[in-house]
Amino acid sequence: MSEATIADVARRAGVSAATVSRFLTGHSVRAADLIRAAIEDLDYRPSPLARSLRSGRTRSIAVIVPDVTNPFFAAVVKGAETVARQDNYNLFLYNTDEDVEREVAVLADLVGRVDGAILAPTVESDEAPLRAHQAGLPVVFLDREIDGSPMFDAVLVDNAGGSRRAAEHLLDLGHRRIAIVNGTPHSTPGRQRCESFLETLKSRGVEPPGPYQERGDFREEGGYQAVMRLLALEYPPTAMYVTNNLMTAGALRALHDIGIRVPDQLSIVGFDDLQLAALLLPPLTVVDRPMEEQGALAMRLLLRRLHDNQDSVPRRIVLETKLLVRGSTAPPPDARPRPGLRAQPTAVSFSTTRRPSN
Amino acid sequence: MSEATIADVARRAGVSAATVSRFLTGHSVRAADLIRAAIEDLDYRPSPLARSLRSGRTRSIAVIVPDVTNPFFAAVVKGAETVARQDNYNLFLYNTDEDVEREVAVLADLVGRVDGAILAPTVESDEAPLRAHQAGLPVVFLDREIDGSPMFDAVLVDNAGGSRRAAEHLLDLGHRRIAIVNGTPHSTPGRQRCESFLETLKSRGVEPPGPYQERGDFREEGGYQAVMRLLALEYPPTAMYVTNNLMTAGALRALHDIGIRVPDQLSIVGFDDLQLAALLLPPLTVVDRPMEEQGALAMRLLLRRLHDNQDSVPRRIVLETKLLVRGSTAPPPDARPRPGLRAQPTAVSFSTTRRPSN
DNA sequence: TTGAAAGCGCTAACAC
DNA sequence: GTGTTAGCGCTTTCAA
Repeated sequence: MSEATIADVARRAGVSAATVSRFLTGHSVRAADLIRAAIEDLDYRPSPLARSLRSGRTRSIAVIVPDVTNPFFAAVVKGAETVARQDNYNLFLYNTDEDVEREVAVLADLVGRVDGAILAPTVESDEAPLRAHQAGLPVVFLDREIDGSPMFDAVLVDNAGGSRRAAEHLLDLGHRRIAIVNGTPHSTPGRQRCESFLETLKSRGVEPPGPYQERGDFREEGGYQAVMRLLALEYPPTAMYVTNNLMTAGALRALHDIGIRVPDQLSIVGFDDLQLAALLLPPLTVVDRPMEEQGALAMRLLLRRLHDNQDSVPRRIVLETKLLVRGSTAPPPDARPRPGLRAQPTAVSFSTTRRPSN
Repeated sequence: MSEATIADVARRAGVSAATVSRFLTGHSVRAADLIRAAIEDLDYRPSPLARSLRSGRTRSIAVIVPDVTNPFFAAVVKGAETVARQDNYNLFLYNTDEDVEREVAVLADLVGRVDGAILAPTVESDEAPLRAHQAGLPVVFLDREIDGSPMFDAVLVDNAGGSRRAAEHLLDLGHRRIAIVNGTPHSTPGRQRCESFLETLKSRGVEPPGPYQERGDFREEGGYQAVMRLLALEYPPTAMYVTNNLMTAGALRALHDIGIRVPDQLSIVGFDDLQLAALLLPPLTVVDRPMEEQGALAMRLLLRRLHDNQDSVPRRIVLETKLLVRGSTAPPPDARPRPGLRAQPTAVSFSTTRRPSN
């Protein structure tokens, strides 16, 4: 069952390989019918490898994300795949596990293997995308950027707006002791979500002390630990903003383990919706955004760049976010926001396990 | 910035291209140091395309799943990717959306593009994998099989055991009016989970009537609709088994919308854990299994087959499942299991929207 | 329009 | 161990 080659088809159709090749690439050919028949008979399929070697184009795209297991990135990948398939592109998937080394290695290995890449870079100081770009590999940034990257296409979200609305929501409810559980500040979303949230608080006269500003790692365990630390403070916050979905899951687990009642004792706002977020009791208030669409747009941008030979001006698309107010946010339990009066205990254990948080 | 070729390296090192090639493939060569230096200087990277064309091996594997957005498949993909990367393999990802046409197209297109494929086939009657196999493409089945596929490697789970334990759990709690919300019966898990569950019930003298046996589609909406129909019955079940995670999410949404209290009014067991399942109120009782491991094992099987030239005997791995009893299951509300007495109303609305279920 | 010929970058025989 | 030669299967000049 060895594969038929273009030469076999040519022979059978009584033409040259070149003619078959022209037929395949859409040029008009006299012996079209014979060739079609020969292809059919031989079940001929052009070798994508040979084609790519010759043409220099692979018709494949790499999508590089920290973790497909994160529902956000899963959605992104799905959106990207759907668009790619419409244009007959194939999709390579790489997980970096938020590991810069890994990302550098992947990117370096990609040149010559794909026509372009969609990348959610691990840190903003990353230089690998620049090298890839210089090596002629078009890169579209997804959700995150790197420093000084005006020459790259990017599909981002309005982290600032979403975080501002989250902050305003909590302030409007009357919270003053508001904490933020942030991911790594070296990434675009980590930085933007934090900055905007804190600024909004500040503009309303609320400045969370250091221990209220947790730096996690965008992972579930980070969210869990951060919440544990926050609730061990002498004056724990009455509200918190958790800046990504995985950490939110961890935070909820921590609250559940300690036995904190949401929102009676503590209000919580997450970033990115989760599968069952609306079914939790209380349903979770989150900053939401179009996830599959973000992946789809990134792929569209990339394909556009591949097809428009002229190196068109880089495009940055910023998607809107939306605050979904559900049940996990409510006014604070205590009308006396100033620590000075003893905060009423909100759980059995946490005030005894006081721990400083750097 | 055009890429250096093997000829450039050879020239610079003062040897022939063949020698450089030998060096690259690990053979011992006299001029190793010079070649290494030349490669370094020129930042030479062998073209994977040319290499593949010549050698016939691509060092890439296709993973074909219905939907990466399903947490189970996301985990599978992650497991597979992790193993692939250890062996320097690249991973193509394809979503089929449970569409057989799409699956056939993908599989046909794969020959010559990858060294092997991991596939979760859409239906058991699928013939495409056989054709791929005949065309020389090694295929490993994941989670699902096709009819008469003894020549394929496969990594499955003990659907029967898990479903049996789910059934026994509900029976032991005293339930008699037990429903099953199943996915498509044309897939291995759909069939096995259903058969085993029903058999177990039967062996204990419980035979759910037709309307208690819902056939969904393994999607969230299917679960939602199925539950809506079940609860519109004159004698709704007191317990239900939902055979996959997406449908379980839909089922929970339906219960939430109608206002059914779990487990007081209705017990529910799902298949596959979900991100927040343990945090729901009540936390969800599910049949769990190792998800990433399933993907990792599939990749290992495939790589083993690629490297063992001898066509080793096909391997079927069946992973164990585990019933995680959490809070969504409890004894039935009513000690009178026999319909005959009017079932007590369990929600405001559902008894008025009675709808026959085929 | 078409065929002949060259070559994409690499590896695998084959002699030495 | 090494160089020479011959392709892997295709596309793209170049003449006709």
